[in-house]
Amino acid sequence: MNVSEQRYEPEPIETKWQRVWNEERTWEVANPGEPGSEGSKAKAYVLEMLPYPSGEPHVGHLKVYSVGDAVAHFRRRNGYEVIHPMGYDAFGLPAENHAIRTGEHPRASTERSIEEFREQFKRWGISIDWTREVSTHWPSYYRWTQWIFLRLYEQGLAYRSEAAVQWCPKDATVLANEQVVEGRCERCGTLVEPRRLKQWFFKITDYADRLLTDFDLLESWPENVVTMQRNWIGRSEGAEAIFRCAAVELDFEVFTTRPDTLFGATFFVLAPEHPEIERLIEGTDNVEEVREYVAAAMRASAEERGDEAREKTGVRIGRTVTNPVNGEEIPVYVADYVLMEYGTGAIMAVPAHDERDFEFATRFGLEIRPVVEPAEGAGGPSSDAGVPGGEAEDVPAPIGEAFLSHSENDRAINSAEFSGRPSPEVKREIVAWLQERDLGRPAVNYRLRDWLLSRQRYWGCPIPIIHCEACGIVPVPDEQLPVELPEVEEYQPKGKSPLEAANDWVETSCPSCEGPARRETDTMDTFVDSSWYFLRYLDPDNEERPFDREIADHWMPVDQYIGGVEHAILHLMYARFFVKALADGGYLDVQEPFTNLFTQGMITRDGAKMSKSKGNVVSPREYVERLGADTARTYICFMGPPERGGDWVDEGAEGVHRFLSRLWRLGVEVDERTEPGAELPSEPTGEVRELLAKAHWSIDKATRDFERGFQFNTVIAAVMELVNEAYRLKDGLFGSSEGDAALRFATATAASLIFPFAPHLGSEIWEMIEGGRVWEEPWPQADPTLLSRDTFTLVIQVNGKVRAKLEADSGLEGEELLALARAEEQVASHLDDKEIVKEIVVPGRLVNIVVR
RNA sequence: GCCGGGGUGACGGAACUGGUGAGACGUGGCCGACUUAAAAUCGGCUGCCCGCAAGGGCGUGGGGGUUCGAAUCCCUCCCCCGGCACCA
Repeated sequence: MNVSEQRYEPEPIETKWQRVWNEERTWEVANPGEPGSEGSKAKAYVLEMLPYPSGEPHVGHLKVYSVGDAVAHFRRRNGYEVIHPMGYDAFGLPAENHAIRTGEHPRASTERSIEEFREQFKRWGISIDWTREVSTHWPSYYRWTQWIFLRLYEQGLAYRSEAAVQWCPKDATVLANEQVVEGRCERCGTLVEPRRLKQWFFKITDYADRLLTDFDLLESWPENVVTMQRNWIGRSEGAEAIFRCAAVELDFEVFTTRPDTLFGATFFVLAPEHPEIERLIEGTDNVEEVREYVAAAMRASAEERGDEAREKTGVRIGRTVTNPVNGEEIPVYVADYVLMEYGTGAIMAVPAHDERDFEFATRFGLEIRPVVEPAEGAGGPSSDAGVPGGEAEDVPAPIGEAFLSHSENDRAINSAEFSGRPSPEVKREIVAWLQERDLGRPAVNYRLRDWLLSRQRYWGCPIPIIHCEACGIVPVPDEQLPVELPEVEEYQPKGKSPLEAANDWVETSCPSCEGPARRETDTMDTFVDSSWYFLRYLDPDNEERPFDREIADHWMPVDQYIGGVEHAILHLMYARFFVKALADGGYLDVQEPFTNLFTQGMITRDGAKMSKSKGNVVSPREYVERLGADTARTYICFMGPPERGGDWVDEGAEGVHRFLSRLWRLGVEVDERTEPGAELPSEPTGEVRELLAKAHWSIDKATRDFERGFQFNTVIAAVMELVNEAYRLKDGLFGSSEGDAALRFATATAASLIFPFAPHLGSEIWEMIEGGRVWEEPWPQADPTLLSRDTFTLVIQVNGKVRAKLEADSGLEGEELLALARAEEQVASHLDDKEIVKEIVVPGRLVNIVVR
C-alpha cells in the first residue's frame, strides 16, 4: 500500500487511549499505607486551580490543564509518584443569578455543567485521578468547610462584628475588600455603597506578618504575585502618638511612619467617619458646618472621594489638640482625604513633609514648618532644582521636592533637643521619648483588613451558627454537620439572605439551652470553599475528618500550582491563611500550601479578549472534534511561553496539526518498512550518526527546557526539528539495518518527547515502534558521546568582523586555532601590513584578531 | 505617581553564564515537483536596502556608554501591557 496516503485521524487514536487509561485506571495513585502506594518514589503534587463550572470549558481551561498535564507527565516519567486531581468550585453567584432569571435550581444547572466539564476533560485526555474528584457544593464536602469554620471560631479566628462594609446594591450582598475594584463590585461593576452591618469575619490580620515573612518558604512564585500580595498587606513601621484634646478629655491616637516629623505637626485631621466627631463639636461654634460636611462625605461615592486630582476639602472644628512633643495646641479639622479604614482614622498633619498635608495647608493657609533638612547633595542634582533660593513664585519657600522626599541622610531641624541629629536616629529617639512619658509607642500598621466572609445569598455554604436569645451565638455541634442548604422557592435577594424565607429551617432550637433559636442565614464567600479543596483531594472519602493528617503531611505541599493571575491576591492569600490557621490548630504540618506557583497568561483572539458579544470565542470542543485533543493541547503549548498569553490563530493550530500528521506518517512508514530488533551501531557514522545525533540533541534540549520551567514552545520545536531531520534523511537510511535502527530510534524518541503534550499520538506511535506503554518508560536520556561533536565551526573575526569560517577539530586550542585562522586567505588579506594589537581565542567557538 | 513585565522579520516567537554572519521552530508569502485540475503531500527560497553577479551597506524601540566583541551589561529617553493608588 502507498504509505503516503495514510492519513492521521486523531479520533480513533484518542478514543483508544482514553479507554485504556480509563479501564486500567492509569492515573490513580494510592495514599500511603494503602495497597498500590509506591512509597519508594518521591511524591509530586501537581495541581491546577479548580474550575468554576459554568456552561462548558473555554480555551483558558484548555490552557491550564494542558500545561499542568505536561508537568504531571514529565514528573511521572522522571520517577515521581504524581498526584493530579480535579474538582469543581461549584457554589457562586452566576449559577444563582441564572436561577433568578430562569427559576432553575442552581444545583441543577451547576451539576449539568460539571458533567460537561468532566466529559471534556476526559476527552482532552488529561491524566487525572478521578477517584479523588470533589465538588464544593456536595454536602460531603461543605460539611468539612463548616467544620473548619467552627475550628477557626474556636481558635478565635472567626468572629462576628458590626462594621462599615461594602455593599453591592445589584447583587444585594456585602463584599470582601478584595472584591471591590476601583469602588465597584468586582463581579457586576456596580458602584458599592458603605453600610454598617453585623457580619462574619476571619481574622486574617493576625497572620499579616507571617503572610509576609513566609514568602521565604516558597521556591518559585512569580515576582509580580509576591509583590501584589506584599502591597495588599501593606505593612508600614512607625509609631503611635497620642494627641490629647483637653477640652473634652479625649485622647486621639495617630499612626505615623515619620515620628521624626512630630515637631512639624501644625494641625490635626479626622476622617469624616470618625466616631468622636460629635463629642468634639458639641459646644463649638460651627457644629452645623461640620455636620453638613460629614453628611456630604458619607454620601459621596468611593470613586469621588478616591479621586486624588480633586482639591482637598475640609472644615475646621473649633477645638485644638496637644502635640505631645512640644505641648503646642494645634487646630483640628475634618477632611475626607483621611481614611477611616487605615490607621486610626486620625492623622497629625505635617505639611512641610507630606504632599497631601501640604496641599491642604496651602489651601487653608496653615503653617508649614520644616523640621527635617534634606541631606546636602544626597538627592542628586534634582534636589535643589529651583527650591532653596526662594525663586519659586507662589509656593511658600522653602518647600519642594527636597523636603517632601526623604533620605537616610536627612537631619532634624526646629526639633528642640533633637535638632541636628540624623533622621533615622531621631525616629527611634522620639518614639522612646514618647514611650517614657506614655504618650506613644512603636507601632506597625497594615493595609490588610479582616476577611469578610458573610454573603446574603442562597447558593453557598451555610454558616454553621445558631443565634439563641438566651445564649447568643452558639456553634452548631460537629455531629449535626453538615447544616444542609434548605430548598427555597425564591432566590431573589432582598437585602436579606434568601435563606430567611426557609422558616422550617431557620427556626430551630438552641444546642446549648434547647430554647427557641434561629439559624444564621448568611452563606459563606465561595473563596472559603476553595481555600482548602487541595486538602480534601488527598482524602476525599474521609467521613471522620476533612482529611487525615498523616495523608495530608505525605502529599502536601502542592509542588506545582498552576492558574490565572487573576487570583494573585484573593484565592492565593486566603489559601495561605487557611493553611497557616490549620497548621496552628494542629491539623496540618506545612505552613505554605503552594511551593511553586505558575500563572499562565490569557489567550486572546484577534488581539482581543474573547467574549460572546465580540463573537471571537474559540470553542475547545469544536477544535478537539475537528483536529483532535492532541493538536489543541500541543498548539496551546506551542503558541509561546505560557506565562505570557497569546493570540489564537487558526492557521497556527493547523500548523501543529500538520506537524503531528508528519510524525504520524513517519511512524507508519518506519513501522512498515523496517523490522524491529535491528541493532544500533556502537560507532555510528555518516547519516546514521547525523540522525542519532539529532535525536540525542532533541532529548537534551527538551529535557533542559522542561527543567528550566515552562519553555514548552521550544521543547515542541526541538521535536519538530527531529522529525524534519528524519524526513530529510529517511530515504537514504531505509534498507540498511543500521539505518532502520536509527529511524526506529528517532521516531520512538519523537513519540516519547511529544507525549506530555500529545499523549494519545505519543502512546500510539511508541506502541507501534517499540511496543508497550510510553508512560511507563523513564524519560529518555541523551547520550553524551552523541552530543559532542569532533569538529566545530570556528569563526574567525578581524576587528570583530567575521572574515572566515572553517571546520576545526574540537580538541584544538590557543596557538593551534590562531595558526589555522591566520592561514585563511580571507583573514590574511585583512592582516596585510597591519599591526596585530590583540588576539582573542575562545576555544570551541572563535578567534578574533585585533589589528591597527 | 509607585511597583512588576515587555518592546527582536509580515505574524507568534528562538538565541546557554556578552562569543558564528541574530532571526531556531511554526504561521504567512513566493517558486518548483506530483496531479487533467484542485486539495493533500514533498522540496526550495523568504530581515531590509543597493547590485545582473561577485559583493557591499544597514539592522534586536530611540540616543549615549563599557568591551576585542552587546539583543544580552550600564546610563538615559520613548512606547505598550498588568497591578496598586489620598495608606499618613
